[in-house]
Amino acid sequence: MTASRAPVRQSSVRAHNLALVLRTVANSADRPSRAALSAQTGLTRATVSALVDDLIAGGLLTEHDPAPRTGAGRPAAGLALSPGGPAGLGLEINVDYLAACVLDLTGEVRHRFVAQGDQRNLTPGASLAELGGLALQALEAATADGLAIAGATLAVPGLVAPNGIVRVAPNLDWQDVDAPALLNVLPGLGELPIAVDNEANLAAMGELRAGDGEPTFLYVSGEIGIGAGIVLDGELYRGGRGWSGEIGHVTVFPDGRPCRCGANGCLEQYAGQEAVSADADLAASALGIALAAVVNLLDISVIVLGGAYAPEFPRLRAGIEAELARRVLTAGLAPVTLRAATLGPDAAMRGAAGAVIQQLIDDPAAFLNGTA
Amino acid sequence: MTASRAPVRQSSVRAHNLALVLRTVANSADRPSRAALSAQTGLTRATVSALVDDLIAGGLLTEHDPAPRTGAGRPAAGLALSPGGPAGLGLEINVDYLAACVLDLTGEVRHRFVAQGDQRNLTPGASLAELGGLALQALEAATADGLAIAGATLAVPGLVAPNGIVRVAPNLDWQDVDAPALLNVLPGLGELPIAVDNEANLAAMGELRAGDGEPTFLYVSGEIGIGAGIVLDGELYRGGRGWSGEIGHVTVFPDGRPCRCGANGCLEQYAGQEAVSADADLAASALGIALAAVVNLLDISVIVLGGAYAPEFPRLRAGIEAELARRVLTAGLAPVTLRAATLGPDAAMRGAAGAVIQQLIDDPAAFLNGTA
DNA sequence: TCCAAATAATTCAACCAATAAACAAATCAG
DNA sequence: CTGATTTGTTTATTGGTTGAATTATTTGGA
Repeated sequence: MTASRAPVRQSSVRAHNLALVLRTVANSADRPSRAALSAQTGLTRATVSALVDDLIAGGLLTEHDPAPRTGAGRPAAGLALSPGGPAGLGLEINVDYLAACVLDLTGEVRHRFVAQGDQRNLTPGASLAELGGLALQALEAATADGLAIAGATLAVPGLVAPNGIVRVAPNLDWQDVDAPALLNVLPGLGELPIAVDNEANLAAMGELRAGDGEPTFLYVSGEIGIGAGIVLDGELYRGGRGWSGEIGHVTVFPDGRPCRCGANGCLEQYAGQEAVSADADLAASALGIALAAVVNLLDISVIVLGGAYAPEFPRLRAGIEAELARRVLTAGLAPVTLRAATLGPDAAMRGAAGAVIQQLIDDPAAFLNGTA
Repeated sequence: MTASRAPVRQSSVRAHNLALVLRTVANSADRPSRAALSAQTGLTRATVSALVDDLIAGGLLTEHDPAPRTGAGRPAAGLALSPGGPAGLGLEINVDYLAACVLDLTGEVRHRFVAQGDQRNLTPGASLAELGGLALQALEAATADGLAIAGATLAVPGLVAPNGIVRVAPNLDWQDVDAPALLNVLPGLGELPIAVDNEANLAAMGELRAGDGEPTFLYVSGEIGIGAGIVLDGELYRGGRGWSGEIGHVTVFPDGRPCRCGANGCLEQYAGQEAVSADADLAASALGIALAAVVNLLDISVIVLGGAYAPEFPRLRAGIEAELARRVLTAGLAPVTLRAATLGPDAAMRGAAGAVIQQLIDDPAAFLNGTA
């Protein structure tokens, strides 16, 4: 009945502490020493040393001899994520392009491939076969660098079930597509573990890594459809069935324009890509109304506008903020921050590759035991 | 940057497993044996025995000799939460009544005191002094039963800051009231640890314990104002500053009736207590529009209507469901369940007392170490 | 130049808690 | 009354953290 997310826990203490140390290194601006990690985590220096040894042996951390010096004493050995460690492959399929990229463990983009082209006239199999070509190129480029790809994540503009099946992708005209299976049958991709997630969700996680450190925000992706990724305390909120963030179909004008979903007055009809070009003021006002609802419900104080909204941000900002000021109950108590996304069209792809890396950082023990 | 909710963890393994065992007992319909707990948790029987010993010694569990017998073998000793263990005090202040109740560790209501009376003309101090009287009565009744009160929680119809200060309670005309401090100065209440939370949040948690086990739902409390408690996976979602769930000020008709918050067309103007009596169909439609937004955003599949909505439920249901069917994007993929709250007007008070108990169950080690 | 102070990292005995396996207790079936 | 069966406890072992002592490497001052 109550939150019982906790099977057992014997000596998986080590797994937890490995993750804690690795995460602390990943989130450090500088290259922390073992002693600094000990201070930050609260673990003893002895324990940190032992854990760091494991992480170095597993190829996740590297020691950098020249650490920034200050004062007397033995110089520290700076620790950082290993650029040669396991890497992540990000894949994206969208209405008018396909893309793939390789991120190394440090989050650096090592390779990037994009293929323009309308996908609406193609079958899922055909689109995915072409995307598989990009993926293979990326894999080869990565192995040429000596990078091992730990896994891949595919970003899709649609609803994705927990088992990875794309239930609906309206703008691609997909229905119940098992994308990982279709990719895995392609030559060279048979062994690759592939996860699938919603484009806005992954873009939100991409912005989280690229952003200013704010752990709770709403990412709104304005494409032909409008999706949103809800990031609460650094983690994506997916909802009971993984279908959260469908802000495009929040009602803005109850008796307004008919939407292709069957309802009237959905946000998408007033702030979709075409509507923004047609009437930016109306789009801003409609967005403001819908975003005010989000803030009132979830008490989220940071909103990031991405996709097609990012370049339009200067034209939209004032209109959105006016509605927020008027309609958010707590507007007087604390402000709502509005900003444009920083990653542009790469956000989803970057977030997809980042998801692979994030998983490694969140549970290094699984990786270490799986390989060692 | 990322979710790093994890300070350290040495041998707090025990704390975790104590909580795991206690929670497993609490969530069991029957009275599980040590062996059954071992099977359910994955811990060894030896470990479970050791943990159970601690919990019995601390007064949280009791052994019930006559366990339901089946088949051969040594008879099992049934374990259950101790009715004589630490109890929780629930307090509630609302526009037209004050209330207090005592819940024992098993969740049973042991005492209940309600004082009707309009609080709008009283100062916070005066209201809280009277509520303190109820609290004292409850404390005395509890001690007469041999119950020790572990703490209290106060339910308030307003925004509560994380430090327990009531920032705003519009319908009480409160602003920045430090309720625990005002209660603790009263004779006999000096030692009592008092937490404060929003009324809808606590009512939602009350419904969680009383409900059918569904761990993710939205509780909507229709009083003079409208609040909502968002329960995700058995835990309350509070938002960045604790101000989530203000569904009453979600915009339903952008150019509609002016609201006392300054905006136009807030849900509260169409589905507040008075509006429901005046026009139930309009209330249902407005509620449906706002709830559809919640479902689209959060992918919540269960909605519980409480407060004044509970008795009106039969009259509201069809209207709400019609809007949900029309406006929820995923309505065709999976249904949204709508039900009336079961606890009635006691939900918040019960939830408040339950919060004290829940804390004990979630972290028994803190209680055991604090007293032993 | 050399020694003391300072800081970083490692080594090692002790300890805490869970595990596994053997053992004791209590009942039923025949 | 005996054997099978299930519950619960006891005991030696193991994994992993801790704390103190030790080693390593630098700066600063006499």
